[in-house]
Amino acid sequence: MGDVTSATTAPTSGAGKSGDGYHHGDLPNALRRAAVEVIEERGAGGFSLREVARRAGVSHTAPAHHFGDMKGLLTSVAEEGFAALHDASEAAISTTDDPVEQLTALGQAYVRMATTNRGHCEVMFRTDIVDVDDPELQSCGLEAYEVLDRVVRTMVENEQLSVDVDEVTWLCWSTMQGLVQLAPKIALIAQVRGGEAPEVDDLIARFTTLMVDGIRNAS
Amino acid sequence: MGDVTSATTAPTSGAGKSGDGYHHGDLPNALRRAAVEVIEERGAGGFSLREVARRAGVSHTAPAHHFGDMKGLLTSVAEEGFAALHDASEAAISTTDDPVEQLTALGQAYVRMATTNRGHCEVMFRTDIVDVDDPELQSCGLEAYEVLDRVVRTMVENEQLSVDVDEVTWLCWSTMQGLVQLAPKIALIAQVRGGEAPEVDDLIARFTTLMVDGIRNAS
DNA sequence: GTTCCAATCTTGACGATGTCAGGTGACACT
DNA sequence: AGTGTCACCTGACATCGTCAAGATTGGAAC
Repeated sequence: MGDVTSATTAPTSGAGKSGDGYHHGDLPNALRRAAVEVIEERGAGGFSLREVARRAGVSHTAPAHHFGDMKGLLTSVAEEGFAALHDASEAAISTTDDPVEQLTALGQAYVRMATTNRGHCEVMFRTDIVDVDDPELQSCGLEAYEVLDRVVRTMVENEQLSVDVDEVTWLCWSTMQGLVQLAPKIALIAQVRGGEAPEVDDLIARFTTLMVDGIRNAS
Repeated sequence: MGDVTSATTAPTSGAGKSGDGYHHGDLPNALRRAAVEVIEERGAGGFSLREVARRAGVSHTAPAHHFGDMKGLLTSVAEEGFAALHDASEAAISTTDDPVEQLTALGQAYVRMATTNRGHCEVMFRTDIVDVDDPELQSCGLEAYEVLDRVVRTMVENEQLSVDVDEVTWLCWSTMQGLVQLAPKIALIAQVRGGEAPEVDDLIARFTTLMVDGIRNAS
C-alpha cells in the first residue's frame, strides 16, 4: 500500500488493463516505472529519456510515441504521484472520524508517500519539467488537495471555529510540504547538534498539535 | 536590498574584490549572474553551462576553469543564495526586538527573498544538482538557519515556554519553505475557487499568529 | 484467407550539451 | 631573458532529446 508499482511485469502477450499490449506487455507503465527508478537513483537532474528506454528494453524513441515528449512522460509520472497521494490520503482518514486525528494521519501519510515514492515527488511540484497546463494533471492535483480541504472544513465546522478554511488548509499543506523537503536537512542539523535523529512521524504529530491549538485559539 | 547582483559590470581591467580580474572583469561573478538568469528563464531543468558561457561572452569551457563542474557553478549559486538569505534575515529582525514580530518579519523576508531571487532558490534545496558535501555550502546554510533558531530560542526563553526549541524552529522553517513552493499552486486554487488572490505577506502573518498561539498553549 | 490499415516500435540522423586533452597568450618573478 | 603560473580558447568525444522515415505487428474488412 502506498506504492505505485501496480501492474505486474507480464513479459509478453499479456494485454494490459485497457487493450494496450501489442508487442510489449504494457509499455507506458513500464516506462513510468523505469522513469521513477532513474529519478530515484540520479535525481531529476540526472534524468535521461534514453536511459529510461534502455531499462525498459526498447529503442530510444519508443517513449516519444506514447508520451510525445520528455515533459509528457514526466507529466504522466506526476499524475501517477498525485493519484497515489490521493489514495494514501483517503486510506489515512478512513481509520478515524476525529478530524484532528485525521489531520495527523494525513500529514503522516503525506510524508510517508513522499519517502516511499520519492521519484514521483521530485517531479510533482516542478513547473519546469512538467506540463503544468495539462488538464489531467491539474485535476489529479486538485483531487488530492480536496481530501485535506474536506478534513479541515469538517474540523472548523464541528468546532465552530472562526478561521478561514482555506487559510488553515494552506497552513497545513505548506507545513507538510516544507517538512518533506527539509527532512534531510533537519536530520543533518539534528545530527550536528545533539545526535538523536528525530522521528518524522513524531514531528508531524507535534506540528499538528501545535497548529490545531493555534487554530482553536484564533479570534 | 535583497538582490544579490552586487558587483557592477566593470568591463575591462577592473580588478575584482580579491585580485580575481585578469582578462575579464570578474568572470566568476559574471558566470553566477548569467547562471541565475538562465535558471529564472528556463528553470533548473533547462539550465545549460554553454548558454551561461555564451551570455558571459566567454568560451564554453571557461566556467569549468573556475568552478570545475556544472555542479560546482550551481553550488556556488546556492551559496550565494544562502548568503543573501542570511543578510535578508538579519535585516528583517533588526527592525524590532519583539521575537514574535521578528518571526513574522523573518517569514516575510524568506518569501520575499524566494521571489526576488527565484533562480537561487530553485537550486538551494536541490540535492541532485548541487554538491551537498561542499563544506562552504553547508556553513552558509547553517548560518542562515541560525538566525531563525536564535529568534525562536529568544521567544521560548522570554516567555518561559515548555516546548522544544528545535521543534518550533523546524515548524516555522517547514511552513515557510512549503509556502514558498506552494504559493503558485495556492494562487491557482484561490483563483479557481473565489477569485481573490491572497497576499502572501498576509498569509505569513496569519500563519505566524496561528503557530505562536499554538506554541504558547503547548503543555 | 487475403488485403489493408492503423498502431507500435526501430533505425538513422541532426544539433546541442558536459567534459576532457592540449594549446595560446599574458603577467610575475628571478 | 627565461620560466612558471594563471586565465582562457580550440577541438574532440560520447551522450542527450527530437525528428523523419522505415519496419513489424494485430485486427478488421472483404
